[in-house]
Amino acid sequence: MTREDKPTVTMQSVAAAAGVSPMTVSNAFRYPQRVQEDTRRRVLKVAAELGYIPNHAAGNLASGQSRVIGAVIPSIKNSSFYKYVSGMQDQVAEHGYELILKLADTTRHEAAAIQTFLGLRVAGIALVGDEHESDAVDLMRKTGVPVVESWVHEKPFDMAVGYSTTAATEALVKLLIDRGCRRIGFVGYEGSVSRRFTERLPAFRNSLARAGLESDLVHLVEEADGFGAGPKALEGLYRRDPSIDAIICPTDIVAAGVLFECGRRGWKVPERIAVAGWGDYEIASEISPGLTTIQPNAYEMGQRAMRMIIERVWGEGEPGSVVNTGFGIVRRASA
Amino acid sequence: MTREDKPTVTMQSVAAAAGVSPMTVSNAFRYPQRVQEDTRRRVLKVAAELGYIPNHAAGNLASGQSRVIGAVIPSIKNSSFYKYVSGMQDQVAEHGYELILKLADTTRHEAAAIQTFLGLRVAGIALVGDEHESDAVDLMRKTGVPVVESWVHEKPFDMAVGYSTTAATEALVKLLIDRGCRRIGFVGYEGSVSRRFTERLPAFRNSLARAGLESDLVHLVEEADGFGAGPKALEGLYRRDPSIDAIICPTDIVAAGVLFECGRRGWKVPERIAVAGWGDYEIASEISPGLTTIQPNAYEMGQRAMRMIIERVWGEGEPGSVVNTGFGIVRRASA
DNA sequence: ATTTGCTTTTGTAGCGCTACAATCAATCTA
DNA sequence: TAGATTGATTGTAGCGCTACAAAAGCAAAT
Repeated sequence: MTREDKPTVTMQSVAAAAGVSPMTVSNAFRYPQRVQEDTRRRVLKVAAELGYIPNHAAGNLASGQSRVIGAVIPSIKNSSFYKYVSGMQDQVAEHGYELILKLADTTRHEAAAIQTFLGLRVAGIALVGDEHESDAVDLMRKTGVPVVESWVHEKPFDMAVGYSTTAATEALVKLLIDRGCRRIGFVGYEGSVSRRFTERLPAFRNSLARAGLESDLVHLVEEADGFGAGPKALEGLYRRDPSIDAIICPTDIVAAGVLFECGRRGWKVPERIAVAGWGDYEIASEISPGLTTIQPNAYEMGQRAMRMIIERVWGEGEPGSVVNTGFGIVRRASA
Repeated sequence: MTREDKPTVTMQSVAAAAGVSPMTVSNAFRYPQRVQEDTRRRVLKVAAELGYIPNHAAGNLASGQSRVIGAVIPSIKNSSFYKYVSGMQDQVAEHGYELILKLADTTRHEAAAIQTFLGLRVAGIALVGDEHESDAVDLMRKTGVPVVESWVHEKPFDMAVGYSTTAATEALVKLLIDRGCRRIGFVGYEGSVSRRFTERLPAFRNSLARAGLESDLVHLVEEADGFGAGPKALEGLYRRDPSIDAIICPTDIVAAGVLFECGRRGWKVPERIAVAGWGDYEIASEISPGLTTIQPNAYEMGQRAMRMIIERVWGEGEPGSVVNTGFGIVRRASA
């Protein structure tokens, strides 16, 4: 992207200005301990004065290595990925790597994002979930780039970090049963292909079946509906069974929508109905009553994802490795 | 990032396999109309079979051009930047460009992100706000990379796209006065350096002064407090003057926190107090009562930002250009 | 048959950097 | 004092691609 007018400052020009060879400049930046203290300082000073910025593209090409890691995230629409991304950022910074992000809300877009990252020859790729276009997977396999799938904890095609949504769902059901609920409703996402969501419904049914309870109270909502899904879900489930006494929501946003709707209906929570969310978003602690929710250790997940990639680059990590970062249940007033 | 084991598929190997010269492969990808239909199809087919991915780094280096644009955004913690990023994504896709994101919550981090982008030799950079580290600005100036500052609409060091927070604040104050409010409180962010926020307080004071009203009801909160800032702000302002009858919040999140607190206190909104938010987040339409708020046309802002960069690359845009994307007021029940 | 104008294809050189081997200087050992 | 050892520095070649100019094909015009 050389602008026609501006003369580009290259490593050559820095070397000339500092009176050393280009290799010394290169070493001063990449392997500081290889060059003598005073030489290094002089080089860095000259470079700063000239406004020299190492050309990643050239370095990348020459070395076949990159210090940039790419992460694809499905959305920034709600806060669920904030901590995840923070964890990634902090971890890469610690090791002198860079993180770049691409948003992709469908597997098709994800595949395009992967292409971009591959074209950039990133050092590694972090994905969310384990549903991907097969040609994107082929490409990643073929190039051998380290890939970590996050928010899942099983059968990665390379590496994975996450927690068991099944276990979390079971824990939530148990909590509701223990507090006396018998007619528990479940809200899921319509047409979702992401295992982050699809695993929950079977886990819900199994848990109830094991407790000898019915599990017919299931309502699907549009993922895009956000808060608005809450009222719809509550209405749908109430129609099916007015004696419903608990509801498990796919996110805290939906759960907040349910709480809003309970307020409109004058239903007391958790007396009339217990409400459980998922994700431990900020709103969970601020809304009244506070939302009981699953806390997925997203920050740690982001950290581990990056660590796994960096370790692989250093020849330490292993393909096929899976890390379970677990989850917590945050118990508040709503359930 | 060549993995030691995997043989890399280069343009050379694609050319050999397709029985053409490397240049024809290059043209087939970059300037499809330059190569004959059937040749092109054969090349693309062979490339796909081999799993060839053009090496951006090499192309970048050779051409001095890049189709990647970098955007720095301050946070994904709340949804305010979702539409902005969506607008950017859609626009770059339309022109065959790529968007990569970096998160940076301080000007120091922003400067680092800019360095990364510059090192990647991106085609352009989009920033939020107009407060930057001076050395980062120097670097951008020196390299001549097209830069657009967004969410501001004045005095860009290169280009800017945004709306007037002053005008928006004035509109909000007028709305409140028109509905009969006389003791209007203002919530601002403590220590914020970003003009997105700092412009509002003077505008607030001016508007009130012009209407002959007092403007002593100002409370500052921590930006990181989120919903929690609402109760604190309401309490602080109420202490200063129990007759407060309206409150302007820095974001819909804070406003939602205020509404929650009003609920706890049994205050009717807008009868006891009118509440105005900012940003038209999803929660604004879902919470009860619905939140009256400023709608900043973020999607269009993102689109325009990218368009401005791409046009500059094509030699059409001009340094110094500023686009005002305006704002709207969404009137709901809360004010 | 030759020229002209057009489209399609192809060598060549070089973008800015780093791996690697070679060189040089300084210090240490026998 | 020669020889070995260590550390700092430097040439050289080449990473994979594209700009550019040159060449080759091909059809219509002379």
